[in-house]
Amino acid sequence: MRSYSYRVVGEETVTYLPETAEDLEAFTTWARRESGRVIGVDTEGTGLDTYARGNRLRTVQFGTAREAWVLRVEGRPGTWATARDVLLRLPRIALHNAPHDWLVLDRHLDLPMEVLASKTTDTRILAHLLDSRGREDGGIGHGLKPLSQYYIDPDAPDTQDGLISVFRELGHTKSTGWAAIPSDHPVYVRYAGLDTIFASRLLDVLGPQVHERGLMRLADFEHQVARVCAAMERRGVRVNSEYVSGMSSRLATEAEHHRRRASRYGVSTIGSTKQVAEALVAMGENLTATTSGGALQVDKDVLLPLADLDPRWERLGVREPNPLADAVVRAKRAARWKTTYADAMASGLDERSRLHPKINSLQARTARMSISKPPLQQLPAGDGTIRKAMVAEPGSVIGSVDYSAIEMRVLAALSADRAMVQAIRDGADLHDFTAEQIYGPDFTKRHRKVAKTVGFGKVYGGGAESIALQTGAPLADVRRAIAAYDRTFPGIKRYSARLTARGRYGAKELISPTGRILPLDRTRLYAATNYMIQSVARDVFAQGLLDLDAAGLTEHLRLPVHDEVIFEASETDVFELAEEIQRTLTVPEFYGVPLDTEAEIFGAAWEPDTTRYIRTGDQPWTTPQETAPGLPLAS
DNA sequence: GCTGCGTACGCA
DNA sequence: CCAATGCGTACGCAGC
Repeated sequence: MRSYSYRVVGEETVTYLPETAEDLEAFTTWARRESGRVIGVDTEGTGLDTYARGNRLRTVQFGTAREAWVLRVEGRPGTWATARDVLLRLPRIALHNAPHDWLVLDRHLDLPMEVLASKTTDTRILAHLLDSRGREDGGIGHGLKPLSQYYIDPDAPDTQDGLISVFRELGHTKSTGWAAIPSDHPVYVRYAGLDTIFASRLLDVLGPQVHERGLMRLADFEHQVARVCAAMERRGVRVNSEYVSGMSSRLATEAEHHRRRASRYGVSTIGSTKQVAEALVAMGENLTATTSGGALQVDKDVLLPLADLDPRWERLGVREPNPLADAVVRAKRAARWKTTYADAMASGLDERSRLHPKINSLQARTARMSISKPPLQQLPAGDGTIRKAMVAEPGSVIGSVDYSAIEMRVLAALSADRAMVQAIRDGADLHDFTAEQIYGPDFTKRHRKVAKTVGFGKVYGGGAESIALQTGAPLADVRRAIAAYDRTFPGIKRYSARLTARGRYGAKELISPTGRILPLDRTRLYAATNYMIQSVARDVFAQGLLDLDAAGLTEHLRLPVHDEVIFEASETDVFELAEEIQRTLTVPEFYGVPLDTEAEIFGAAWEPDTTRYIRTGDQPWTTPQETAPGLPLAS
């Protein structure tokens, strides 16, 4: 049997590559002998896109701190069965970024993800609980490589990078190499084994730290949340691919049309901010806003007013539109919608036209979730153009349930501000209430907008200037509004002051009511309130997902979108199901504040514009007047 | 061919 | 005194 050695912190490790039946027997004997330990597990395939047509599993690896085994399962039924058998038998496994491998093994090794999840410790979860910051924010990062270098061996190799240079030597590229490299290539085998050795060692280091810091319960919670999100990822979302391809070509035409318009003013590349800025200046426009890098800013905020358009792209009627600004914003939007959304939706579909986006259940420093490939949490919501590409199965409909103003409510709850808690308990519209407190009973729509933005400013840690910029209100007015807000809700101000004070007195982190560690940045202490609020709101939502799972509703869930869940149900029981999801997510008393939910039922597609039924709290279902009638939906 | 940075833009 | 938060993706451009 071939074996490969590698030194990790000066210690010899060995990776074995079983080839014969006897070798496989030696592997199963080893697995049996070591089954008292948690075994590191990893997989390698032809690419990361598990559900793309043609994706294949190549190897399954097992390892402890000193030994690893690389099983070449592709095209070898005996080895495939052995890997499967051992995974079924092992009582405990450690994976780094478990959901990826759960789904690979679910799809390609006929192992239900749930079976693996019940015995998994995900070292990425442990690492995130100990330091939620990415590398850009001064943290360690959450990849296997940076964690291994930090916690285990500063000289830990970047196995991915190392393999990619081998790909090049073999005449392949980063993307083609994974499928093409011989699975017995010494570098491939060595690195494949090494990943499990590091996962195993990471568990040895992180496990005790998680225990010491009292994070065990939170770790268990996160593993369950990860399982529910992985189940959603496995199910996928159905895409109307004919609609998507039609939309893609329409957007291409539109982008091209406006590109051509822009070129008449000397802008050959609409994405070049320099070209756009220079051309606008040459046309006599006065550009003042600058970017953090010092360049002239030519983003949407700058271009729309020049094109005499408001933020909703409607004519302002205050100036002659600058044709270049108009052409550039339109070309850029069409191009973005095409590439980031339409084309991204079309690629990676499985054989049933389902999209399986990566749902990262524990991502942001506040623990918020993210979705990538494609970014389905960020689909344009304005009109339904993009979102309606996501459709239900025939006979079913799409709906959503979201928490009403959850961040404001969590802020009220944690700060225990009496006025705000009471206003919420009374069922008041918080922004109306605030506007009335600041401006009196005759407040206008503009007043409400300022009040709303001041409220968001509290949640985000923003100041008077940014609120003035957002609302267009004069700075002095905004300052007065903030002062009135602080008089109305003194508890909010006190709460924020208390959190930032901890940082000023040297605290490096906050601990949230769920026990989560929230690292602080010394130079951005104003963000402390936001971290707390955003994180607790996320944990409420995540608990809601677990409650939905416990109620047996996971099969209906499609996507988590921060404070809302997108679901699917048959036309016949969608109302009943929506109400059950609502009941399950609603928290009647959260530190004295009700966390209410709102349900919406769309149609055959995820298309907010055609919302047909809305239910707020436990009120009856209503039909918005702007709803287009006539969709085949029984009530 | 790939990486890193700056910029921009979509959402909650 | 004061500070807008959190993500993922694409493009242009410089540099390897």
